[in-house]
Amino acid sequence: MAAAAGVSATTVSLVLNDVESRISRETRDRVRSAAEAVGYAPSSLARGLRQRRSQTVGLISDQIATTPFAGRMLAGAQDVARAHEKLVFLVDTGGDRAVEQSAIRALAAQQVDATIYAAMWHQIVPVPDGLPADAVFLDCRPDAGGFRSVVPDDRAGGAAATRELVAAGHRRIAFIDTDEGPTRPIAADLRLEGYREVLREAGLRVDPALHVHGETSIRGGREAAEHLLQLPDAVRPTALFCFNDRMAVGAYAAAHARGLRIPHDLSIIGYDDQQFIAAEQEPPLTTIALPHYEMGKWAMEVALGIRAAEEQDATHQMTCPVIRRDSVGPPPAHVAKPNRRRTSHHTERSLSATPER
Amino acid sequence: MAAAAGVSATTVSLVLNDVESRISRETRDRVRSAAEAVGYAPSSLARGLRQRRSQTVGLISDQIATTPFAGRMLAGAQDVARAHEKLVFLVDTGGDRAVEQSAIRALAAQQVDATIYAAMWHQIVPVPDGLPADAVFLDCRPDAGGFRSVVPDDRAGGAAATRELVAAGHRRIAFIDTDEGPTRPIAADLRLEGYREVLREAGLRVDPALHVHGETSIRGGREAAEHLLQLPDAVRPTALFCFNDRMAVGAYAAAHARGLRIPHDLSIIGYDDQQFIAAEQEPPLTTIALPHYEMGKWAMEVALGIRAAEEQDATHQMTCPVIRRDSVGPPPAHVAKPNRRRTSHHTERSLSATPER
DNA sequence: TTGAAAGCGCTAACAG
DNA sequence: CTGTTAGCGCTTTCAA
Repeated sequence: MAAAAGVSATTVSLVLNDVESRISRETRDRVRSAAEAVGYAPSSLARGLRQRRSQTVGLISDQIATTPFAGRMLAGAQDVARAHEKLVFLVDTGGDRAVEQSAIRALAAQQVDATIYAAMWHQIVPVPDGLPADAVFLDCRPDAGGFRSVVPDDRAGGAAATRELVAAGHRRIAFIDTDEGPTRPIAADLRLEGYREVLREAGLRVDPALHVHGETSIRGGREAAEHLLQLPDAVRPTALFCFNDRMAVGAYAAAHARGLRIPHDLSIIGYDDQQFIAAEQEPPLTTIALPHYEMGKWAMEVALGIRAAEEQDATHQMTCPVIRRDSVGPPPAHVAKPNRRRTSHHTERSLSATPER
Repeated sequence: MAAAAGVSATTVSLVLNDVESRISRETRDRVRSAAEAVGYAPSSLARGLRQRRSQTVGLISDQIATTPFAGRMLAGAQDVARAHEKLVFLVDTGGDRAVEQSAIRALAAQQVDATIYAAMWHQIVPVPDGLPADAVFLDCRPDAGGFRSVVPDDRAGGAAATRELVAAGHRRIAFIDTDEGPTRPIAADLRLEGYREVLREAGLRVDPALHVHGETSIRGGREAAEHLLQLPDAVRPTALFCFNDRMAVGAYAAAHARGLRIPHDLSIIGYDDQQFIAAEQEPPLTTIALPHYEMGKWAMEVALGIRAAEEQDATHQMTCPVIRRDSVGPPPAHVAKPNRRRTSHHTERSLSATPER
């Protein structure tokens, strides 16, 4: 290439990197057009070797690529990487620790300038051996200190969801939680906290009967909701806060099966704002969005040193916005009235069940 | 490092790369343990520079990371890359041609050993300028010849779906297609072809009244299905083949709204086997799976030269397997009977509509 | 069985 | 304003 333009390699380098304008205008043009002609592009490898930084960043994830949920984190990370002319290595470990280890090694050998360690859902993860000290944790928190990390603010999200319902006038608000168990997501506890907090704030009783569990699926949501909807009038909830959108979809089914209209007879709010699901329900589901794109962006910005994390050892909580659609409304008028015994003269539709499934 | 082990760099290289066993056993051990102790890992950059291949592959996609559908293609590609000690650069262009261009350049500068160009859904794409001639197209076909590519065999998939219904005894099988329009996916035409082919094969009439269109969403599927279900008895379909699972979910809603049970009164088959959706319906949806993981695997294998594409210029059609769940059954007994006029004494439930939405 | 020398393609420091 | 020199960390002859 240097030859093609009839100049030294140094000059080519200087021109192509816009190092000051110490090079004469005509030389610059000559180099530029020669490069164009030859289709020359400097080798990032050689440059990386020389400059000791590769302009690449490694992104290790447990399952992002495998699962349809958190892809937008990648998009967020990519977008800022691209804006800064960085290329990203993606390694999906499938949750396998051995794979993770070799990924860390391989990335180090590639001299990546930064490392992001991402999880598919909000969780606490053990810090893998050999992970660079400046790695950023995305959608997870390391079990050891000293790292930057970003996670959704699930407590505030749970609070926001509940507040949405309280603001609409509901006083009997149920929380359809995921199963207990060793795999219980940390997000569930956080959302539950937010839920309770707002209830108390609003002077409402935290009724254990309104906190039910189900498997994290459409069916789980339906079963839990069915249980709640057959409660006696006096305690039956008028609004359901579901752990996620899939469970909310199940709650829709339970409501429909009882002839309950949403939001007229029952309000429902979900969590996740799952693409192609939440917005497509009838009526479209009001829900809390997980800020995946924003978290991905934040992580990459911090990793590249474009944005400083507040503190070295703090986990950044990112707001989960309320997505208002049409599944939340005021409670049915009659429920505001004082207790009525379950004497069987209910609202016109509350028990007109319809066969389903 | 060479120093740490008290040998030359050459020896270190030889040992760590298992080049013959010309090195004495004890020297090897010494080098290995010194490397371990120092935490030494050879620089892939330097090695790449020297060997003129970087052990990396570039994967350019329009939207894989943004959308929840095709992530498993990444997983498939990753898995084979990892098995061959390759790292993959992922660039999600968001469909922006300019970004795509710079990605191609950046990848070339990184000396990637192979390039994969992936789309989020089966389509014909223009070949981007500067794309290496040995690039492999994943889930799309280039509009110019000379490239290897892999796509799902949507025609066969459409045929398989229809055959599933025919085999169950259905004779009036509708196809709920996506909207027409400039964005009409190529897959739609292919699946339609397969549908018609099997109908003819089975000696069934291809009734245009049973080919309806809707927007590609739950709502679109519901509306199209509603239309079909209110057709007069004589022509009303007993089975619905839906363009995708989301539309099938809409069809479920339409069926339930009319009090029809699936598959007892109506059989439904979808397409995509969308994760966390298809299997969670009630009853679980029988559908055709898109072989995303397999296609990703194939593309990477071909790109790395591990597997030879049949012909240089052929597009590989990958089978879409039938996922049998519970939404397909035999048609209701009465429909086999000769024509009955819409004299209004229908089956016990066929018109007992139930309020919905 | 091992080491010395050369060079992959670039850029940083220094001359000119 | 431009070229020379050196060297990033490795692998590959070639020699010892």
